[in-house]
Amino acid sequence: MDHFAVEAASETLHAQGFRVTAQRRLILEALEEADEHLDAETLYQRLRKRDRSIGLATVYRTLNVLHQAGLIEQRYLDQDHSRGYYEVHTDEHYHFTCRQCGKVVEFETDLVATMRRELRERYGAQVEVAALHLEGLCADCRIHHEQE
Amino acid sequence: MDHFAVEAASETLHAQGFRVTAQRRLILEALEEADEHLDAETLYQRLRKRDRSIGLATVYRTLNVLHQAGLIEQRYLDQDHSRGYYEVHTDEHYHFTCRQCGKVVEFETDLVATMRRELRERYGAQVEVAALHLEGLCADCRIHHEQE
DNA sequence: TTTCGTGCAAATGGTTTGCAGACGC
DNA sequence: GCGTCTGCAAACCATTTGCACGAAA
Repeated sequence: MDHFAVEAASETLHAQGFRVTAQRRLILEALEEADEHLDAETLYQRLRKRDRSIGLATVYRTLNVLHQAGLIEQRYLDQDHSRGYYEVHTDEHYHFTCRQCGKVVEFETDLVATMRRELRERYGAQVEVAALHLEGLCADCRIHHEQE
Repeated sequence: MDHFAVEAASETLHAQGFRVTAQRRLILEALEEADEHLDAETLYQRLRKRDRSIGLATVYRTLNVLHQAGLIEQRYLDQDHSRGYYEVHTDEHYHFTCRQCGKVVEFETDLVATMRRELRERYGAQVEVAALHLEGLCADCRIHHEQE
């Protein structure tokens, strides 16, 4: 829905030497519209409602391109890391998944920034990517769990 | 080599209703001896030197059993999350992988405990598993990188 | 018009599973 | 002896890739 965001992303792609195709626009649109985290298959199913001929391989290839271009992030929200989930790159935030109901809670924290600094000071290491994922029981499920 | 650790682990298995087989002992031994993080295939190759008839499926099944029993942890140390790495469960610690040389640095931090508390206070959520993995340039590779 | 992107189908690769025999308890 | 475990091979499944065609620049 956010036409401006898609346009801006297209320019970023173009500036990096990638071509802007109808499929890539479609995928950007779908990612912008979604407020959840989508895996490739789910995204593919949604795209097919608008363009019956789009291929799953294109979805995967485009997700890789968008990731390379810094436009989206890939996350592993399952406990088993069986599939990747994608979301448009916005503010730095992390995820908590409820193991009971599957709900995903997004949260911000500056503790990762602190950790980045700690690693720099203690080991001289330059942290570029920080993957943090928490899992447990959300407030609702915790209450149900305790009532048993 | 640590016979006591294998014995203790065997008792844990037994107490949880799992059978203690020669293969499971062998796998426990290999995991105790290793000071790196092993993926299933590497572990399998090492095991075959001691027991030529062991099967890869047994390795996977045993890793799952040991994980269920709380004896080992599964980690994803590659940038692409393509395979799992295993290590015996010891003190809480996390990993930094150098994207240049592949070296894995283990580090401790109480920031995750702080985050656990934050999520409890802010969202009422009970964190049970925390996956944290950092990636970037280690001290050596950072210096080489800057000299170019 | 040259090069990159797409659709399709087949390949890949880590992990799981069905089954018949083997073994822990 | 009962029920679980193992080895083998085949199945699974998310993701990638080869190829011939189509479309961006």
